[in-house]
Amino acid sequence: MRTKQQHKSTSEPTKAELEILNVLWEHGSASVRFVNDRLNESREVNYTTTLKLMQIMVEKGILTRDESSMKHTYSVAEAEQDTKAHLLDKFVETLYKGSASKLVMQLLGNKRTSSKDLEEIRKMLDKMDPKQ
Amino acid sequence: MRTKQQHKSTSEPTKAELEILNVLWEHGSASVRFVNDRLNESREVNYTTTLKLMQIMVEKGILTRDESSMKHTYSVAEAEQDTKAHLLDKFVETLYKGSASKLVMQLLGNKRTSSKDLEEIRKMLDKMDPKQ
DNA sequence: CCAAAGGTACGAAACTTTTCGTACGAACAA
DNA sequence: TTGTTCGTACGAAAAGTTTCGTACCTTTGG
Repeated sequence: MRTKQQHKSTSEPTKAELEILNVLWEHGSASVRFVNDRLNESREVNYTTTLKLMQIMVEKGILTRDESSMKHTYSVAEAEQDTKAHLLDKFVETLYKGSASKLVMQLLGNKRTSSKDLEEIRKMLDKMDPKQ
Repeated sequence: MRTKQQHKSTSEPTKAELEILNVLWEHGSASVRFVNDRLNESREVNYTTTLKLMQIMVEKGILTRDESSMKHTYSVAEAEQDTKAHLLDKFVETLYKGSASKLVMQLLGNKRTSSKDLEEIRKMLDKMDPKQ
């Protein structure tokens, strides 16, 4: 018996996979047709390309598939927040040696971070635990 | 005459390129030997692999090279903070639809974010402008 | 029944990124 | 002088990712 590869938790989703995840995170379970249509709103992608990608993602354990009807329905296997937490963690590790405050510092200096965002961040902190 | 490709500002550094950038950011200008030795502290990489990569990075405009002595010296072309700002921006865009506060929210919920980090973040915010 | 529309499966091409072998020149010690 | 060490250059293999063509099945409308 051939030993199945582990894939899953170790490997990051690729760029194209992330695009698909974003559609599924936003919409929940969906067919290939639906995902493909969404992708085509921003760039041209062939239907079979999206299909193949989603099939690969099932193999990797990133997605699950309901095959009960002919039109398969795909869902994300891991909770959105878990995946994002993992990606964020790796990002902080790679770019800021694991220091979250360094990242936030960068964010605050970033011109594209709106003052509305800044205010929200402040509110969140105040809400969390005003003392400590 | 063949038109040269644009590379540079548009494209993100690849994973391997980022590893090299991290060494150069930390140490400043360095030889291939130095960078390769650093990389080999965490994983096995052949010298010529690192050399080739750094040569490609020069072609792309990510690094510059001082060839005055036989042992070439490489430096990062763009300021560290500019590159990181760019990468962060794209990360926020991809994962949080551009909302910096959403990212920070995630960060605060992340178990690996230490309370020391949290405190520093709060201090930074207070320092920035306590009113607004 | 038949054709058109729409679905899955999947191998392989195309592209990108990473790795390495090999060639060859400089420096230097014996 | 000669050979060993350390450097660059670079083509091409290997590995990873993305794209697509083609085959083939099912559903549906005429």
